[in-house]
Amino acid sequence: MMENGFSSPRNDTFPAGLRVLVVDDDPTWLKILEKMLKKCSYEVTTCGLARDALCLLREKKDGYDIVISDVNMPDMDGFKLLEHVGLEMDLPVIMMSVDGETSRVMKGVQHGACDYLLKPIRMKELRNIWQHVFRKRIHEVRDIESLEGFESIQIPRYGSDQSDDGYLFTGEDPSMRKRKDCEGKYDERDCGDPSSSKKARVVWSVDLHQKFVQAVNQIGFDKVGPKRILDLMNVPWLTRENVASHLQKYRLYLSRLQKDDNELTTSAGGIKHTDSSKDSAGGFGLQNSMNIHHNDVSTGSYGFSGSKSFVQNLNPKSLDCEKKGIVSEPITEPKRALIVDIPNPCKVRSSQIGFESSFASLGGSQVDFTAFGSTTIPTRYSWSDVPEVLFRHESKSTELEDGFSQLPPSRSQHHIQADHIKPVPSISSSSSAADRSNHANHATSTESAIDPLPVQTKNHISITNHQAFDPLSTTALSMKSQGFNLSCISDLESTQRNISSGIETLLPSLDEDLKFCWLQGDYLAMNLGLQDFPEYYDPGIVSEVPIHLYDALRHDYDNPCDPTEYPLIEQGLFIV
DNA sequence: TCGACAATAT
DNA sequence: TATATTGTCG
Repeated sequence: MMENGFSSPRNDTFPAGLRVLVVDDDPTWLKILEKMLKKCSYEVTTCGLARDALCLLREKKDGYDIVISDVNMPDMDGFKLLEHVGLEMDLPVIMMSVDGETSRVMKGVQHGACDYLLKPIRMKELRNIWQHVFRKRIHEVRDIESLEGFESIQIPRYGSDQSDDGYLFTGEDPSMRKRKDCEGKYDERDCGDPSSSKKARVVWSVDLHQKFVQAVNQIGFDKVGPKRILDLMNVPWLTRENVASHLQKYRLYLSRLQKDDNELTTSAGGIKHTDSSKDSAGGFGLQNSMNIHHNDVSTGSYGFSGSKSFVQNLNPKSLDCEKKGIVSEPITEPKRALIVDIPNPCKVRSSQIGFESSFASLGGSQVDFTAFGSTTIPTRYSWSDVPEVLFRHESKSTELEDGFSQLPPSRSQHHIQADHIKPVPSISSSSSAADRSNHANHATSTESAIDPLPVQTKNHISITNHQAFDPLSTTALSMKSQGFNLSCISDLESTQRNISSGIETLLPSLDEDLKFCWLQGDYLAMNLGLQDFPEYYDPGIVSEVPIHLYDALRHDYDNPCDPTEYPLIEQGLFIV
């Protein structure tokens, strides 16, 4: 699907022509980097503002192969940008800064950076940045395969993997789901701590959430119900209650998004500021799961499954709408999940966005993602900007299906009433154009979020190169975003698949289409030298942990070792 | 103490 | 099933 010229690393010219977007508020550095990168035969686009960079990326989803961003920028924290990129574009991002403090580097990793370069940056380092793109492709391939494999194979393994997901299907025993019965027993996974009378909390990792979202989209927002979602998710150990709870949170989250949007628009003339501070606001606190692949080519490397795909579906009910008076209309309409790809955010607004289509390809099969035994380490993602993100995804994913796009391009108007605070009535919903118009900026539509950016962007950004945007790619992206994180795949599986061995072979075939996951993080570890913190990253350890149950792990977070709050799983915590 | 989240109750 | 409440946790 990719149209990039670059789509395949295997191109003869491969790294030549690599499309690099450099983001740094320091014009001097921009110049320097541009020159250096050009010397590497890369196509360089420079941007002085993170926001502008986002706009560029959004405008041309497949216009870049990799992003190099400074950490400290006035308009937006580099990490935030990183997060956005990870979520929306699934592009490898290299962070750079003069500060090599471990905690910062870790933060970069946490946020999905594939590498962290210290200034001054040397040619040598830039020359090899293509590797991140290449790796990513490899992973994608792998993921795909695994996916396919799963489907066809139906993964037989579970137990050992402990994986929760490992269960074959949905068919799950009802018993499993019911936690009540299990109080004591929980799943095998829980067993780890039978002692605690408490149930292990389900941690909604990004992966898990993606499944959730996928299910929601498939069902249609209007029709969703915990049970149906549960069935579609096929996560055996998950209970209906878990889903219901998550659904509740999700709805609240969506309503919050609206709010955020409002704020965003307001605050920055449409551009949202993403400050870490805000994160809390609308963030859907998904936990990012870093998956460690034992089999990974790079041993010990972990990937962030950053897929954070959100669906934007809309909001079911605008929870807040009423409250806020801001939005005029409540969303009455049912929301369906549509996948919207909006090339031009500004123009289109779909009321509801869904990933269905993207899923369709995947979803139909209902791959057992669950099977992925790999453990995930939860990281909290701040989604402060989520709305935008969400939108973006949508945009990527599809073309508007829209019947929904009702939104008049008015986004510019947004008026956000001063109430940034107030949530927009319904996120997606959309039913009324009016709302949209109001919210347009916001979350309401994914797109909306996007739109604002473009405008500003232009100001600051100097685009050196533009690549044509490929519509097709979007699809691919959407899929990725969807979150099929194959990354999660357990080692075993991977092993089984022997993907790695076949990777090379596969590469040629890889297309953008294939991209599903975000493994950006995988490489980081290597580069970052996480090995220094073996306890955290030891794949073996991690793998053991049941992916979704982190509660137990939480205690460990405190671990002194990690300054950044890096979530870590300690050995032993989960003994499956 | 507060907010967020998942669990649990209604 | 939806929503409200509760219990944890940071």
